[in-house]
Amino acid sequence: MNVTMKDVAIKANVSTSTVSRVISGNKKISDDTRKKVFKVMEELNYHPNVSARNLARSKTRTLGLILPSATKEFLHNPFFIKVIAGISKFAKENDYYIMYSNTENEDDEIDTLNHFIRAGVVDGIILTTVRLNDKSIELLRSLDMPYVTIGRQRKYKDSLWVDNDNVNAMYNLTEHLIKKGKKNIAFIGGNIKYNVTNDRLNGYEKALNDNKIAFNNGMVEEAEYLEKSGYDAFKRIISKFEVDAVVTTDDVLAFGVYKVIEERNLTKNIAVAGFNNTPLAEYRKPTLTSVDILEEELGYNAAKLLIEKLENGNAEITNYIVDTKLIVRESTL
Amino acid sequence: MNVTMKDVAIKANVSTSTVSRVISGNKKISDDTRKKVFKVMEELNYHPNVSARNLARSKTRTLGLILPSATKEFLHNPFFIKVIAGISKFAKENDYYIMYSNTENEDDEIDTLNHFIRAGVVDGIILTTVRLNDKSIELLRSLDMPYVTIGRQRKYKDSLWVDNDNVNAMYNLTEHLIKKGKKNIAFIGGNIKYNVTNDRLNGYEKALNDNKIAFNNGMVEEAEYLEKSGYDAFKRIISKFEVDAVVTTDDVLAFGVYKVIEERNLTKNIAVAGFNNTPLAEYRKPTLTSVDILEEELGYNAAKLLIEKLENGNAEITNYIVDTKLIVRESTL
DNA sequence: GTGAAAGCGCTAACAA
DNA sequence: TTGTTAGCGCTTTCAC
Repeated sequence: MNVTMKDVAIKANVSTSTVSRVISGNKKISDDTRKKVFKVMEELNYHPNVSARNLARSKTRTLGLILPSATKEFLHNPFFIKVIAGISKFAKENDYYIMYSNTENEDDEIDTLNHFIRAGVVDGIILTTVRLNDKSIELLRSLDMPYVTIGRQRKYKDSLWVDNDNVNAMYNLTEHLIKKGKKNIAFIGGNIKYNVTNDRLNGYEKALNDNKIAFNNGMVEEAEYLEKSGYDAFKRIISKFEVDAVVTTDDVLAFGVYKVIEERNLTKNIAVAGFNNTPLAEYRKPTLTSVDILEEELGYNAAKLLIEKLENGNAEITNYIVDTKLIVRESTL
Repeated sequence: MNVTMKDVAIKANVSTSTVSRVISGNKKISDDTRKKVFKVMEELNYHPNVSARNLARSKTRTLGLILPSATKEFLHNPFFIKVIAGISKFAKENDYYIMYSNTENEDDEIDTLNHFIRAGVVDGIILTTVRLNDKSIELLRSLDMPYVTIGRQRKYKDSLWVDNDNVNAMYNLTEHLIKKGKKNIAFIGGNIKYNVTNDRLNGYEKALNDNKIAFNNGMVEEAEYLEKSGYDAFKRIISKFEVDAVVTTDDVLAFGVYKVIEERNLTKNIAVAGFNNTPLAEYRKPTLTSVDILEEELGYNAAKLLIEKLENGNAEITNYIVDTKLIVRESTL
C-alpha cells in the first residue's frame, strides 16, 4: 500500500540491505550510495514501516506507561500530566514511543503489564506509582523487563528510579519556619509506610534536631491525601498541644488545616505550609507556601534512565534526584 | 525467545493456521480443536506477538493521541488528564492501544502525524485541540487517515468529533443568574473565532432574548485564558456599564474578575460564574459557580467514535454531544 | 474443518 | 562496500 524499502532499493539501484544500512547509519556505506539512497527516500517520501522493523529486530522502541485509574481522585493532580509531558519530551528526542494505560487496580495493572511484555508491545516500563511489596515490580523482575519508577525504591539495588530529595526539601521547609521564630511545628503527612512520607518526616525531624527543638511524636499525624483528613489530623493535634506552625506533605492537607483555623477562628498566627505546589496554592487566601517538585523533570529523567538502560545494557546510573524549590507565600510570612 | 504460535501448533498437533483461526475466533473450527488449542495456549502462557500480527494485518490497533506542548500552561488544566483517562478506558475495553505525543507547535504536530501515519504506527488519530484552518486536519484528510477531534468541527461533514453542548450549557448558566434577579450580565470569553466561545456566547445571548433582556455588545469582552486577561476585560466593562453579574468561559477568567472586585472593594453584590469546573472553583472564597463538562466522557466517546469507524468503515454517527452539569456555589447565591 | 505455503516489510548473518 | 538469503511470527488465500 505504502512505499516500501523495496521501492526505494529499485529506484536507487541498490539492494534493500543497502537501504536498510543507510537508514540505520551504518558506517561502511560509501558517501555516493548514501546520498543516492537518501535522495530517493526523499523523492518517494519513504518512511520505514515500524511493524516490520519491530518484528525483525524483536524490539519496539516503545515504553509502557502505567497511570492510576481514572477513578482515583489524585490522578487529577497536575503531577501526572506534567510527568507525562516530561516523558514524552525525552522519548521524542530519542525516537521512542510511549504507550500508556490507566489501570484500575493492582490486578488490572498486572494483566496490562503481562500483555505489554509477553506480546512484545514494549521494551520497558514506567511505573508512576509504587505500592508496598508491589506485585508489578516482582513481575517485571521475573520477566527480566527493564523498568523505572517515579519514586524511590530501596528493595532492589539495580532498580531504576527518579525522585525528589524529600528529606532535604522538608528540612528546608521546616528550617524556613524555624527562622520565622516558630517553635511548635506540627507535621501532617500521608501514610508513613511510604518512602515519600517517611523521607519528609525525617527531614522535619532533622531540622528540629539541628535547631535544638525537641521532637514531639504527638505533633506528628498521618492522614490520607484528602482535605477532610488533614482537617481531622490537625484537630487531633491541637486538642493536645500548642501549635504555632504546621508542615504537611501535600497542599490539600494544608487546606484541611486552614479549614480548622477558619472554623475555630484561631486568632493566633499559625504558619501553614503545603507541599507539591499545586495550582490551588497561589489562589487560596492566604496564598500557600509550598514546595515545587518539578514533575516534568521527574518524567524526563525517568524516560532517560530507562532508555539509557535499554540502549547500553546495565548502566551505572540507576537513579536521579530532582531538585525541589521552596515557594514562600503569605501563609508563612 | 518467547513462546510462539508454532510452539502452540506443535504441542496441540495442529497447524499454525488453525491456531491463528482459534485466536481470531473463526467459526469453522471444531469445538474439539478449539478447546485443545486454548488449553495448550494456557499451558504455554502464549501471547500472540503484536509486531508480527501488525505486520501481517497492516493494522496496529493503535490510536495516536496528540497533546499540547508541555510548555503550554493550559496543559495543566485537569481537562487533559481526564480526557486521557477516558480514552484509555474505551480503548482498553476494545483491545486498542494508545500512543501519545506532546507536540510543541503546529509544525511539530505535522511531523509527528506524518511519522505516525506513514510509518504505520497508528490506525487513527485523536486531536485534543483544533486550530482555525488546522493544517493537521488537512494532512489527515489528504492521507485518508481516520481522526476524531475533541471539540466540534463544522468544516467537513464527515469529520468525527465530540463536544459539550456549549450553547445550552451557557444558556442554563445565564438563566440561572437571571432567575436570581440579575439584569446586567456581562460575558467574558476566549477568542470568539473559536467554536467553543462562539457557542457559549450564543447561549448567553439566547437566554437574554428569551427573558426579554436587551443584548448589549459592550458587555461582551474577549480574553485569553489567563487571570490577568479576565481582570483587564472586566475593568473595561465596568468602566462603561453597570454590572450585577458576569459569566465567563473558564474559571480562570472568573478569578480575574474577582481580583477587580477585591481590589476596588466593590460592595455591591456581583454574581460571578466560571466554566469548566476546575478544582480551584471549590477552594476559592467565595466558592465559584461553574459548569462541569465531564471531560472523561469526552475522551471515552472520542475513542468510541474513532474505533467504531475503524472497525465498521464509514459510520452513521459522526459525533457525540456530552452533557454538562451546572454546579451552583456561593458566587452566584 | 484443517493444512500448506506465500507474504507482510524489514534486519542481519554470510558471502562476495 | 554491497548483495543474497533466510528469517522475525503472524495472517490468509487456496486446496483438500
